[in-house]
Amino acid sequence: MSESKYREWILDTIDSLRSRKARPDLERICRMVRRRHGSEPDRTCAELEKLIQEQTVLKVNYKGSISYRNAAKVQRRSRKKDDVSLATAARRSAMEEASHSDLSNGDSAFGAVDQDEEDLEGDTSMAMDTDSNPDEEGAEESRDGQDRPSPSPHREGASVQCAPVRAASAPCSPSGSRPGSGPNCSAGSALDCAASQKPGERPNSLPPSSPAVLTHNEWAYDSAVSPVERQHPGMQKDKVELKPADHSGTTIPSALTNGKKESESREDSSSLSSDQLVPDSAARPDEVRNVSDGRLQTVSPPPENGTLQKLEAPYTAADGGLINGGTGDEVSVKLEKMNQNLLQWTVADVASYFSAAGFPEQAVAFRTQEIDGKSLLLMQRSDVLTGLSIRLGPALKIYERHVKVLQRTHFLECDDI
DNA sequence: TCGTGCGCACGCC
DNA sequence: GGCGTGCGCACGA
Repeated sequence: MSESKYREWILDTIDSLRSRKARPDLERICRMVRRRHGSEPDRTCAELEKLIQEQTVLKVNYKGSISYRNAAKVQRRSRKKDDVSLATAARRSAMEEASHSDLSNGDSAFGAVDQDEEDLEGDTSMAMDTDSNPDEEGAEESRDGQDRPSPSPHREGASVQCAPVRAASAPCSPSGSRPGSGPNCSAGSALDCAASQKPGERPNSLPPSSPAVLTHNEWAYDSAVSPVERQHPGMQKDKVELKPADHSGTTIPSALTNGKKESESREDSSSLSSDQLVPDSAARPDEVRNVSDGRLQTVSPPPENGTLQKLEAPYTAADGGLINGGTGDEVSVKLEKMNQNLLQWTVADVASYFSAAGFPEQAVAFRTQEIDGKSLLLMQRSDVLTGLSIRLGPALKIYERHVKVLQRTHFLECDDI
């Protein structure tokens, strides 16, 4: 089945659930998709996550439970009328906010924050937290999985997380309400994965101090983060959590946009008072570290090999560090390391890099075109804009902020040598 | 048992 | 007051 098909199915399902006043939660979505199309819940879950990343579907925490929204229809809700598009504003704010708020994670799935600026029209994907009950929900979270005071206890179980799919995953499994009966939550499906995890429970990956510990309802749902994207810490979109300090610690995406978007995001965030995005990828302790100073943000290394592991800086230095004014020796050193390794980057490394940089979708294009470190150095503007078949907005950003920077720094290093 | 429809309450603007 | 959301209940298959 094509992803587009799934997209259609899932969106239809969400719309359908909404039309009948049922909460479009994972369980219902999976069940309905399965019933209508025979798709396995785990697959649906996976596709849903993709859609969330693409911002086609918004994951929101509403009244203590996770709901999914058709991004195209959420826009209407935005409160700012002066903006070009309400939806756009909402999405952007969500993303930006997420990136900012996220303390330690500026993640990337949204990192695409930037990318989203331009892609907003087409996709939206963020998880929003619409709920407004900080105390209740926040408490629940802090309780970590304990029963939440929610009206319907059985519902809690309904939203489960897809543990199997991702460590801190999103509620993938509808099994909660009906153990074992969920849409295929049975045998090791993504759904059942979540079975073990209760809605109230936060992914273990979220450290207490993590922004993920959203104030209210927002939990760090990583569902949106695909395996690949999991590398990036999720973004948290909790206004309450938005603190200057936190911002400085945001990861890549955030870093990239912090400077120029901070004010903007804040503005937007206000517009999303009620709809708050739920960070898709929660900060993962193991992936995001050293974000305290805002310069040493780590782009999670590609699993394929460790080459990029030393490159945490590349990205940061080029985008975050420099942009933010962080021009310390550390940056230089890191850039140096990065450059040294750039030629050794494999296709997977390149893809992982862009994925981590907030361009998961575009990263696929790099992978498809088999762009490795050497190819990356040879890429020209036109290659990025047209050769990868990716959207212009992200392409421009990728080229200007990453490809160009990487090439420049690399060749500068060569010159020095 | 499951899917669906919808009254009603809630929160936000 | 309007609007979006979704709980909880009723109903039909």
